[in-house]
Amino acid sequence: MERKWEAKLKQIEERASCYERKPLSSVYRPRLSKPEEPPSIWKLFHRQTQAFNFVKSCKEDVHVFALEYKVDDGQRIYLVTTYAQLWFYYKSRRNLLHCYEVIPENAVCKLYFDLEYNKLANPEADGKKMVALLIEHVCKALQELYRVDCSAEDVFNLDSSTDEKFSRHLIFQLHDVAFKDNIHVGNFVRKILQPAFHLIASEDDDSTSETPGLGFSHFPETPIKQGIAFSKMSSDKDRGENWTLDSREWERLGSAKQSSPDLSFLVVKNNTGEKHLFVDLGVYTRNRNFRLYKSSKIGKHVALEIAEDNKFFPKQSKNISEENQYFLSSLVSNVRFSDTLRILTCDTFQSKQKRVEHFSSTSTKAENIEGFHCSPYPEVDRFVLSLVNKNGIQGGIRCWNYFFPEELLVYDICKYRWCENIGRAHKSNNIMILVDLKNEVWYQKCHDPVCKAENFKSDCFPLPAEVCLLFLFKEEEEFTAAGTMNSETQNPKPPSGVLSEAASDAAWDDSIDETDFVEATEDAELAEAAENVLLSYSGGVDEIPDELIMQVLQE
DNA sequence: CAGCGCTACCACACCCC
DNA sequence: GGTGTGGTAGCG
Repeated sequence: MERKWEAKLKQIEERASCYERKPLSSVYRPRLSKPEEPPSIWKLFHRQTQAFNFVKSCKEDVHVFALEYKVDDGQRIYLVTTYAQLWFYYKSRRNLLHCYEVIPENAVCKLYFDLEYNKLANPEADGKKMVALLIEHVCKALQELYRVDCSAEDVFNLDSSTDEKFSRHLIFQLHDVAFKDNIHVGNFVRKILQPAFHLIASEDDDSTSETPGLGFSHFPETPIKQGIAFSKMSSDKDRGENWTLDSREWERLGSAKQSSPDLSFLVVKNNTGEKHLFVDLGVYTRNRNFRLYKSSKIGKHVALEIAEDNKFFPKQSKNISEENQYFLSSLVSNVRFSDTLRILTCDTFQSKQKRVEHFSSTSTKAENIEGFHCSPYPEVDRFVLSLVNKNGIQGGIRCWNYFFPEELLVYDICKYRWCENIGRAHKSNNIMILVDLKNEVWYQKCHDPVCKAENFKSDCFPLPAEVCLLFLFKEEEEFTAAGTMNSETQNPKPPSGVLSEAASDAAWDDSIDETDFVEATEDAELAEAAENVLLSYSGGVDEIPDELIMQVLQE
């Protein structure tokens, strides 16, 4: 819920800034389509959300990539294009040197791993052996939990090691099987590595002592409380079956006698000697950037290349080069669709709970609404801010609450603590400003326990005319709509008459996701960034043509 | 003018004894 | 003093 709210705020912010930059398109630029040429889609954005908005508006199968362009602070710009077009300009490796796939949240994806350890801190470690053992363990887990058959030959093994660091990416090429999204992949990975967490937590330094006979299975329940079962669900939209791990079957499997696997090979030491896992668990977050095959980190010169011990070989194809096949295989969110595709899920206890809460959410909060920084009443906000901006102290609105029955706006104030009760500012407690729209007055209360105990409330002061006037508008509208509108308690939307700004309007518009707001920014700096990224070298057969950069400039 | 998502950590408010 | 919460540095 909070997440949705944040995303919306962000979208609004984006939209506002773009409207400011380009109020209206003043020039009509007709364009002839050339049917004989494949559609060229190549757009750069400063913001990830804008890139994804553009993807949504696109008919074609386009994807978001992140391009690093500043050495120091890892700043990125976002490219939207097709896999084919990216490969066309990418393959020469003369440009687009530091490219990342953005694994979209909520997108079906492959099972993948980021593996690493410091060679100096682990002189005895045998990386290849560790990779082989991990793959073995994962395949066993896929078989036991989902009845998925696979082997090392289905694992694309990419190497990015240096003298100091052993570094690999593994991308599983399962047949007609994918995960619901990368959050589920993370849940699965944490689950199957559970026995290894015990090894890290244990203080005794003997890394091979796995306590046998404790009776826990390969993939224990805690702390990721989650069951496993193969309840075959009805087909998930248009893409085949949905296989879900569920609790009863987990118990069944758990009760089957299984010896605890020895995962001590996964334990490595970091620079400071602390125990860590060989598997990086930080790569299963929303919209994770995952470095592309043959790309290097900016400032480094080591690209991801096929590992010596890779055993995955893509099928030969007449139309697609072998390198292109490898490239396509390396893309985590490039899942081949088929009508027999199975979508694997792996829930955590928490995410399940949340879903239950969401579906069974009662309407206890339906009467009141709340938010941060600015309420749907910008005029009132401005007035409140003027009240808490005195004697050189600039207060702010920390959050607000609106109570429908009383038509009362309660503002929690920050940075300004003047309390009428004690005649000075509180030292550690904040104050509130309450705006009573019904009686057109405002007063002050505070969070201080002493003031609260005596139920302190300052004198009431009349609201200024501009706030009241707006309130009158609201009344008028309510009056005219009185016959049909009686849904205030069901729909906690403030009267629209006072929502004078477009931003406020949008804040209540649930359909904002559907609007196509897809302008690439018109910005010299972006173009410069693009040139830096794209034209790292000059000359060459597959150099990015000028038109592609111009496209960024014009649109 | 311009990255994103997340975790660990800290400071502070609040609550209770 | 324990617990919850908001802000943030820093990591991947």
